[in-house]
Amino acid sequence: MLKANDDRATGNVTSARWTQIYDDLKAAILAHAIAPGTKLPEDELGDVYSVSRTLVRAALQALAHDRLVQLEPNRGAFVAKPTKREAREVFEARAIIEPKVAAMAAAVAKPADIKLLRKHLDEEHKAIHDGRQGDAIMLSARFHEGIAEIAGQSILTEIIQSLCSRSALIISLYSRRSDTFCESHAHHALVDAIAKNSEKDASELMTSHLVDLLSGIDVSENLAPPRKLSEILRGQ
Amino acid sequence: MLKANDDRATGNVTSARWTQIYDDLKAAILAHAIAPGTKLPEDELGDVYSVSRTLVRAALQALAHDRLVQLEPNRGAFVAKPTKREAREVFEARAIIEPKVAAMAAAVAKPADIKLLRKHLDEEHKAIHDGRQGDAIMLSARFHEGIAEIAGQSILTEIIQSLCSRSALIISLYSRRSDTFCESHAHHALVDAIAKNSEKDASELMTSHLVDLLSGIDVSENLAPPRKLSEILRGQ
DNA sequence: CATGCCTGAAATGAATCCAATCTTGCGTTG
DNA sequence: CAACGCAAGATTGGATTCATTTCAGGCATG
Repeated sequence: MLKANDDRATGNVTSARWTQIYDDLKAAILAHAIAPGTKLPEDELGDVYSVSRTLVRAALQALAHDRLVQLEPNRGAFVAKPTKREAREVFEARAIIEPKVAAMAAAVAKPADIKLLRKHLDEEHKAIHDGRQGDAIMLSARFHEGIAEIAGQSILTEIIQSLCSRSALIISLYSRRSDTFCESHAHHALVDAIAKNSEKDASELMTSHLVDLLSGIDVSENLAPPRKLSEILRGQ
Repeated sequence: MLKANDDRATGNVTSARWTQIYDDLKAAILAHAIAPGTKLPEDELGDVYSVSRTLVRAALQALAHDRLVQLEPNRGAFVAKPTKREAREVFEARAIIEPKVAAMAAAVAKPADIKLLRKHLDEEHKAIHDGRQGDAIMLSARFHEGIAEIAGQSILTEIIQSLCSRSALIISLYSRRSDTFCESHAHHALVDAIAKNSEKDASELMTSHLVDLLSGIDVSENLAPPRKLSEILRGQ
């Protein structure tokens, strides 16, 4: 019953040419193909995509708004390096938002929605199995977004999207285990709860899933001297 | 030649020249000085601020990311006109997030925080009393942001900031009463609860406050023929 | 008289150009 | 030999210029 999803049909036709560059860079960052802290020179990117710096700058500005890159005046753009505090806050925010959204999704989920989610899980599983960790991370984020979409909350979907993106960056920086991206079974249990329209289970499973995710990263404040002094003096 | 604006000295790395235009336009939009749907021509704004279209476009792109303006390809930028569905979703999102944040704030609030909040309420009260409705709306938003700041959640603060901005726009479109911006007594009660470190009260007061806000706007879907056909055929 | 096409003006999209700033490396000097 | 200073190169910040699209008005036509 998606009565003329005007949100995307009319409202957001954000088709500019820089979105291509934006999407490309975003995918590369989230898939850990570009390490945090890497400089992103405008000239170089312009060469890669055969466009002028104008479009590159537009894309970089958009990524900066998403906090995936950091713009330093007169110095250029760098892949963002979230601090541990930011890392903690991102997961705290998700812990506040996503369980409720999962409950909302469970309340209204239809068989077609469940089918879509399960199909999604398959792809995710395949990506993990094939060792395509970059794809796995992005598919995991997509899964969380999918739940918000089922809840019919496009604004919360956007917020969760943003938080998941930042989570991917955080994981690439602070992950302690190699399987930090969502384990399949947690996602499976979540889908089952949503399929049974059990709001309570969905909410609790999402909460514990997020706790689990957080436990996989090292968010302890590093009071001891980090590797490089230069990092400290430049404000990390 | 009035440069000498060292951003890194202040630690504010997000400062470029277009932020001036961004802040200005944002304030004007939130204060309802510019009506939703108004076109924002690049040339005109460039003249106003005596800069080239380059900087204007950067500011407009940032505002578009905040969903305060809508960019239409080859047509230009317009002050956003949130749909009723968006309006409802914004307040639903706030209802999910803000009560929890209020509880967190109540848990950690110190006397100094309370003092700041009360000082804030004074300004808000004065603005309402003086009939400066534009200022009142912005101060009301600032109040909600302040609570998130007390909670020590900078990321949630950003999210709430964004939602409050959109709320201001929504109120300017769909407000039914003239006092739709937060009534002072609701805010006062909230501060009292936070001052007493009562998480439960703070959470519940915030919830009812948001319900109250939502009740002040008309979010009923207009299934009946809206005034002008032209509106429908152009999408919304 | 209404409809459709066509042309010119105006605004946006994007590339190029100039200025300002930072970085790097060499040479000078104590 | 180390440290400071300075100049050349590289990179970003912003303005200008060219191309493309849309919009408005007028003219021709059915």
